Amino acid sequence: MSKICVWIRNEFRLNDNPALIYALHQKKSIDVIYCHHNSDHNWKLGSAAKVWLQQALLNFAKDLKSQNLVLEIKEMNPIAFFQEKDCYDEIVFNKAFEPALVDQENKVSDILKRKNIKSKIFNGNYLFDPELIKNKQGQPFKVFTPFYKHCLAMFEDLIDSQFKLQLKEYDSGSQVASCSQIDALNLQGVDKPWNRSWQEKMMSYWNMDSKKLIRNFCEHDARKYQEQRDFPALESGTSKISPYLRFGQISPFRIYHEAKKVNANEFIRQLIWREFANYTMFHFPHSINQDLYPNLKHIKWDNDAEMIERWQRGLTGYPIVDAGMRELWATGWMHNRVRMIVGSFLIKDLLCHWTIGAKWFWDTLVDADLANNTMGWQWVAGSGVDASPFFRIFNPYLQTEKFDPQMLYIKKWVPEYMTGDYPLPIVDHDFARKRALAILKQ
DNA sequence: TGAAATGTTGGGGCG
DNA sequence: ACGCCCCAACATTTC
Repeated sequence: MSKICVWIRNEFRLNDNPALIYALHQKKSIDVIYCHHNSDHNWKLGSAAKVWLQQALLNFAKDLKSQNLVLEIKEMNPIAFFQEKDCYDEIVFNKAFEPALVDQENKVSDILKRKNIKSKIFNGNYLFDPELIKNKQGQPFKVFTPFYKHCLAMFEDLIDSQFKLQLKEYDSGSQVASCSQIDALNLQGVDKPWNRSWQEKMMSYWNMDSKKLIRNFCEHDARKYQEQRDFPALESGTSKISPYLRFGQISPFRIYHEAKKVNANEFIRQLIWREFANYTMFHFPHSINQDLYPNLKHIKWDNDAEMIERWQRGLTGYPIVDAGMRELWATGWMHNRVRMIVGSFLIKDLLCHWTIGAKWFWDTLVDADLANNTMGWQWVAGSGVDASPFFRIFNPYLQTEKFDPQMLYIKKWVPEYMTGDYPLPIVDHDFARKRALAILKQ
């Protein structure tokens, strides 16, 4: 009897999952496999993302059950799994672009070729395949705007070909799982609820029904996105869709589709930033660990452990910075505007290399995504493609005046700022700014 | 998807 | 009416 294997990596969904949909059309017996394995030593799944992953796995298993399928979770390297396993006549999966996963995918493909097992690879995680986009000189784009325009021009083709095939509707009532349900999942590679109260509290900020979330956002808030997205105090100023996208619980095709219906162009533009981040990671894989460009290599970084800890704990004495860091710790998420502010502060005021911030975000964000995280930090540092120049230094007070004028966001996360029991700034911004510029000049 | 420093302009007060 | 100064408002340059 012929058997097909759907190898799940970062797409925990039934809807718009090309590999899975293809398998469902084959009228074969289907195995759905997820290999839980740290493929990149530098970037092992972070603590908050682990919590999210468990939720995603549970809900996905539930969804699969509705199609009479079982999610098999393997605690092993997929390369070893496919090396051993001999019962499939076809293996299908969706492309991933993290360097370690590209490597993994190549090795698996080699094994399958040697064994003469048919395999099919789909583009399911990104709107555009980064291998297919080049500028007129045949080089990868290094500036966002031309890349963005190029993508917009390609949407027509995309709608014609891929979309019709992909936009399938299944109903799911995904919910936040309790710790005991997570325990029952018994994922060995994942540390057990090391801190249940942190985990429960963090997940209390979230609802796992991503479909409802994106529908609601596109119907009510997406049109106001351009005007509201920079104000962290506004609850529906942004979609908060990032962790669902990271784990593929919602597809970029679905988001594009919903956003297009209401002409939410700025929202689509941000979705293209995600494409650009992935594209950049694919073409410049070293950038996940080092400066993409060497323009800052002579800067002598401070990387002071005590300062870093104050930053991590939200005790810098700068309310907008501390609010962001505390929102991150509590919810596993931080507003984008505030990510830029805390990033600028860590790099330019505290003189810490961006990788220090990237590691902390990696461990604490539920949406921790290697491409987006890398691009964000290199952008703030000024060492990446189309990055903000190093001398562009955010002034935390001016940023507050502009984007949290009533200090509602600060009141929410740093209530003691209002009552006076609040630490003094760990560094004087004016001094720090001049110091950073002097170092750059050197 | 900055901010500060520096330059320019033009109106009003005033001798 | 005129020149001079001040300075706000805006523009440009610089880091």
